Amino acid sequence: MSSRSYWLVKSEPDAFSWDQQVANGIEPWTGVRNHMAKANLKAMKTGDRAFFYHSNIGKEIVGVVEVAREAYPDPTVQPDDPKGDWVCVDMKALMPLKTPVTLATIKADPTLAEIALVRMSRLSVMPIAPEHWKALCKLGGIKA
DNA sequence: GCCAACGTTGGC
DNA sequence: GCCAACGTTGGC
Repeated sequence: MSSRSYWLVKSEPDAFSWDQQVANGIEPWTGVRNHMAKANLKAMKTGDRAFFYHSNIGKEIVGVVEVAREAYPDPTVQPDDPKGDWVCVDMKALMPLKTPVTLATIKADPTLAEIALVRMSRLSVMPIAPEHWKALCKLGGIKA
């Protein structure tokens, strides 16, 4: 049995892509400036897994990352950023999806249409229920 | 390029 | 403290 939690994180591939994540191996996940997303980052534990989603370009889940370091102060905070104790985590590239799972595919599946990715389209860090994780892994052609 | 959703800001 | 205006995100 596993007590690990599951997440989904979004990135615009123009800014930071899956290929870069793979090339870098472990990479800080910075730049989150939304309180709900921050709360999700803080809830992550080492060994938790997250889908890596490309927003805007692709609009698909392309890979799986693992939390390599739990929340710590985000070094990229700027003086004009919104006020708050912003944090980041370190993510480690784990594996690509054999078949990327597109937003259209997720929306077309009645059991997946309820996930936060669809319901709260602007949230950049969100939890994924274990059963949804399993279903998405299956769609992606990888083992959960 | 447009629009919807949502967070933030500022006037009152 | 309310609410309209505005900016940003992200899908289409």
